[in-house]
Amino acid sequence: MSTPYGIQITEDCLLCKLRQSGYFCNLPPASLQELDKVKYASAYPQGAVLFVEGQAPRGVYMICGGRVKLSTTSRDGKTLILRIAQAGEVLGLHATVSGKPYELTAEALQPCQLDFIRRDDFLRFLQNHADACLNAAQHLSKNCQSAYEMIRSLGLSHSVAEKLARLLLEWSSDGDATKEGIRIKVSLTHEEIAQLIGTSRETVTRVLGEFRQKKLAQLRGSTLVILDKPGLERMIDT
Amino acid sequence: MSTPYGIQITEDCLLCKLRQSGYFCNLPPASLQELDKVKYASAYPQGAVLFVEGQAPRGVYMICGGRVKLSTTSRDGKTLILRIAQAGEVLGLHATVSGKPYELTAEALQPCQLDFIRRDDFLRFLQNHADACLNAAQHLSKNCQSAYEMIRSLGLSHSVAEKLARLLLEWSSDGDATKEGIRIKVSLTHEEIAQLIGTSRETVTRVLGEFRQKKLAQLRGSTLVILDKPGLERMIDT
DNA sequence: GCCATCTTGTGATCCAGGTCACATTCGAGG
DNA sequence: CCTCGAATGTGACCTGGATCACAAGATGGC
Repeated sequence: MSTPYGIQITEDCLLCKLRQSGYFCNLPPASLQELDKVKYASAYPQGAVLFVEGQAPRGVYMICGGRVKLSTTSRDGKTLILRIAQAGEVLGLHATVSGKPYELTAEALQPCQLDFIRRDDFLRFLQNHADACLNAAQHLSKNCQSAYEMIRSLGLSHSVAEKLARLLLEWSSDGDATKEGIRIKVSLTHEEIAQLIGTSRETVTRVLGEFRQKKLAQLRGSTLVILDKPGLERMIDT
Repeated sequence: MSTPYGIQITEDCLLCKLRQSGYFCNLPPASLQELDKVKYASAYPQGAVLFVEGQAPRGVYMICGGRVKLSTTSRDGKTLILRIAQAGEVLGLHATVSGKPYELTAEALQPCQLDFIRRDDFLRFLQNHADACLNAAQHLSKNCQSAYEMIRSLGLSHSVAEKLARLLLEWSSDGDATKEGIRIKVSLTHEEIAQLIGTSRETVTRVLGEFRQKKLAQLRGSTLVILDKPGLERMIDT
């Protein structure tokens, strides 16, 4: 079997092992079978742009594997990253449901497998499968939540250090605890981190240096180690 | 009939005249009748707090009349207003759907009529009424959209003037065009406007003064007049 | 009509962090 | 192993807007 971009494509959702709670595709077999009929599975290379903000919604993309960057850009080129979406998430959901243009730009951070579902197929699917519709509502609600989280970070923080601390703590939940601290794989540049918290690259570099000095956290290559979680937490409840 | 807080309560959704497209309660009669069975209509005075961020979700509130302020507060007391919700909107939707605590605090800006629906009743209702579920998804998607709008304002603006211009332009869509400009009723203090764009009250006062000077917009009492919409638009595409 | 309270207006001060300008280091490809 | 572009580290400078501190209106409760 050919494996474009070095990833395996799983064609049949029913046989797919990835499915787990919280995944959109975690549906009863009957609904899943329906979904299988209307989806198009394919692989995308790193850097692939799935949709661009302002485009009319063509449909949704379910992430089967890989990570996708969701961002928005101002006319003068400043970019803000809203979220890094992972397997199990559905992209373009709000645009597809509301019929309004995509609000964000989606770009693959690494080779990805994505299942595409055309808008009319997807809406029909939701209408006929209350369970899937509720799943969709849950995913939308998760998106809201993460957006609110970001608003809190952008609007209520007193300093960049605080915003960065919030971000690291958010990440810390999906890291592995080791003897020296919580170890997390982040494949993001300082530039991208800056875009996640709405600041400049230089400031991220400086604040990360500060955190290293204070033995709060350490970013080496693409591994982040949280050395002093309570210390970071203390930065956000000033 | 008693009219607490000076507003009429409409008890029967089927007879209610308010219903219009975009309202959650704009449902086929069969579903509406079901909804009617599980809702509790009541009136709230100005300042009433419907729920507080962090509380476990009791259920949703449909706004039949009046306006409700949705906000979040940091530990040190700084408040950010996320949205002013109007008739037809559903409050507490994401918390109720996801089962997570309310993310925001909801407070009546004026006497309101609200219909409350208990969480389990509401979820059952969504499960059995695909049309309502799709409506719910649409409302969640609208919430997302307005959250993304706010993120863009907070994260991509270069100045408070730009943020304020964005806000005024957002408002301008539901104002009346007059010969002198677009007239909008905003019953918000400078303080509240500041909380909507994440800045300080003094700065709002100053920037509004600046806008008045430049004949861009004018806030007198609770009426805002947009004098030069293109001028405001020019502020945000620098 | 009058006070108490909430809002708005304005000046003065100060500093976090944006921006520019480089130096340095890293890492992938030949 | 070398080279080149991308990523990181760091200094210097400057400014928007937060903050404090009042003055002056506006409002409404009695």
